[in-house]
Amino acid sequence: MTLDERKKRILESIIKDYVETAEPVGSRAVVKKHNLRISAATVRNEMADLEDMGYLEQPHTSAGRIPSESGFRYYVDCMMERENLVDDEVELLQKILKDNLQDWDNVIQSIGSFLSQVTRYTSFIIVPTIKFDEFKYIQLVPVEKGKAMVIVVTDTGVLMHRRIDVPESVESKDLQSINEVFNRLFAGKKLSDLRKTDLQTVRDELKLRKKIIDHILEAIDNLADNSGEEKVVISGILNMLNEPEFKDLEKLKKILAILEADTVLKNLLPETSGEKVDITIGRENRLDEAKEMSIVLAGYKVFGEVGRVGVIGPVRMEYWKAAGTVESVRTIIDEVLQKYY
Amino acid sequence: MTLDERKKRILESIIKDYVETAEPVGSRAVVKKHNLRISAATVRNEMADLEDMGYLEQPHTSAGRIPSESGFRYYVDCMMERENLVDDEVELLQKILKDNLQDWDNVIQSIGSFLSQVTRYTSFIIVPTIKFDEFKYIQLVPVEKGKAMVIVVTDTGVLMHRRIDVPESVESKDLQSINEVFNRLFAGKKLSDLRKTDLQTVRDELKLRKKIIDHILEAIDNLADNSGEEKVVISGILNMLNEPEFKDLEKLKKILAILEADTVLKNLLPETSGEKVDITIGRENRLDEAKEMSIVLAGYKVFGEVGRVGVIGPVRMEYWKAAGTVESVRTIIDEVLQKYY
DNA sequence: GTTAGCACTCACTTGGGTTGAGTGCTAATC
DNA sequence: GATTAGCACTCAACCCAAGTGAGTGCTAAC
Repeated sequence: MTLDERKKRILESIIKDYVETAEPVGSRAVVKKHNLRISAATVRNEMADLEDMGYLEQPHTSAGRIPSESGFRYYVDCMMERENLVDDEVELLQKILKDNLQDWDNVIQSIGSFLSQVTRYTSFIIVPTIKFDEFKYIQLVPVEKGKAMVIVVTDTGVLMHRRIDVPESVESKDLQSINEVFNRLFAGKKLSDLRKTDLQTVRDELKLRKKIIDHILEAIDNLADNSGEEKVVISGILNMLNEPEFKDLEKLKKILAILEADTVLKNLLPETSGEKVDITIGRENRLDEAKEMSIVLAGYKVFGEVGRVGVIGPVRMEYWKAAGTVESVRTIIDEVLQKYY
Repeated sequence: MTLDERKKRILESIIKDYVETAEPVGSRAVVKKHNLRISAATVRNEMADLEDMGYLEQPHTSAGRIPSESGFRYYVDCMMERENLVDDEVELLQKILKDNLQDWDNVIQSIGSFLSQVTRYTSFIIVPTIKFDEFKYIQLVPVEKGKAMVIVVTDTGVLMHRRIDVPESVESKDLQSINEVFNRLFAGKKLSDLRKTDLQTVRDELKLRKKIIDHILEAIDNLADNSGEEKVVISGILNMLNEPEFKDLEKLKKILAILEADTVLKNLLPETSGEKVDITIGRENRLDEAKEMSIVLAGYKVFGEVGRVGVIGPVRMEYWKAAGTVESVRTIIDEVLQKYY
């Protein structure tokens, strides 16, 4: 269904006004504010048409119109132009990233907080599980009497560690020799290979160290299993409170409940192919609790896995700004990760 | 100022009722509910006395009384008995901790979420900066062409790492020899010693590797500087919304603003000696924004540093439950850390 | 096809009247 | 002297009715 230019112009004006004010938009107001060169009565006729088509709706007869979810959908699909980050903002983000590059957690935090500040919505970032598949390097380090640390560097460049108990009699030298054997046997091998390997070999080679070996293998197993849930980082929850649609406490509670439960949020998000910015409006969302929210989402790549980044806000969202910003942020993350990892 | 038994009894009844209902408590209601064997009129007289002493106040003349902040303070200091965790809860927490022990971040998250669930308030945990003072072990690991990882294990048993660039020509063997030199020279040394050391020695020993050495030293410096801000973990924000005193959006905004800004929260918290549970009521708080909140706080020890754990909620708080729970949780954290680290 | 005019709708605001929980005071009682 | 019953008084909260105004739909004129 395509609209003529005038209808589009009117629809857009109403959307912009409504997004700004959160109030139903009347015919007179829209004509004045946007310098449409037609009378309010004409606009009223057009509005009636748009309402028939399902793009507008009326809260009650004597109020103005508000865009329906289909209205927003049409706008987003057929009319919207994304407002990407301006150069200053891009520079700022790049600077933030560089300053925090040393600490992955900080990078994520910073991006999230940047995103929520720029869009004024709540941002979320999902960091994918980095699969632990292949060893690069294994190292045993003594920590204190009776304790040692197993450090594993994976092919994906991730560092993981576990503490293990060792007999008190074990010395740094012993650990060193275990290191050598392990690295000789396993460096570059797949985890699944380790599981298949006849561990007797290792044990034979390092007689008397059976207990330690078992501890190490246990630790590695544990690392592999536990190699991390997807992590969810939320930022700018406060922004929700500024949206008049959420001044109702009950609604707010539902939303915060979603945001507090990582798993719920993850379920809510649509799969993303990674490249495209994906916009989900109101009732398009999977979960009923989120039927008054919209989500703007994009994917980024990290160590071959896909992470997700986006914002969540009211249906009455500045989609143009949100989509542009998420798109820009996504690109910059990809770039920075490419460059430094 | 000490109160006679009857006044104490009345004060306590009013506090319990008010905490439960969030409504001003009338003389008749309190007599009925708590089976006081005196008449409402007598209670009224006593209430007038308590009001004169500053322990009660009246929102307006024709309403019941509510405990003043001094009233809560008196109760907390002179009358309150802490409700510690029951055995089931202790067991549950211990189980949670053991299950997550492998991953420090998870431990913190779990404790926070446990604390907020049990108390029904918002919990916070501050993880102190683990000072990086002395090397235990340094290790260079090749990651991919042109990249290596510097891994440092500190005396406090913390693992830190940084990626560095290395010339592509460098081989695993070269890194190994650097490792040896570094460990020989620095293992067990203080960081400050490293800074004082004439690094020429290192460079001489490893000719041609100057650039790498510089990179490593830079990374170590960076680790030391950056060895981590205190981390703040908040849980159960949602609980705030259930408190009637925060149904006013403006108040809620202020509170969430505090909770969202780590630094503000850290400023707000009083120093804690570590052992005692510290209770701050309403206007006793440093920050004006928190003058309607109370904080129950205790310290725990981790690697010789003091971390802080507690809950934050309305002045109308179940101090007995909150203080008992925080106390129990603090103890369990200490125990578990002692045992496993 | 567009526009001016007009009657109509209906959420929102305002203000007065009522209600009821709770108080303070006084006088009687223990 | 402490306690209690009785009673007049206070005041937030609730309810309701009238008034207000932004906005609409329809019709007739341009």
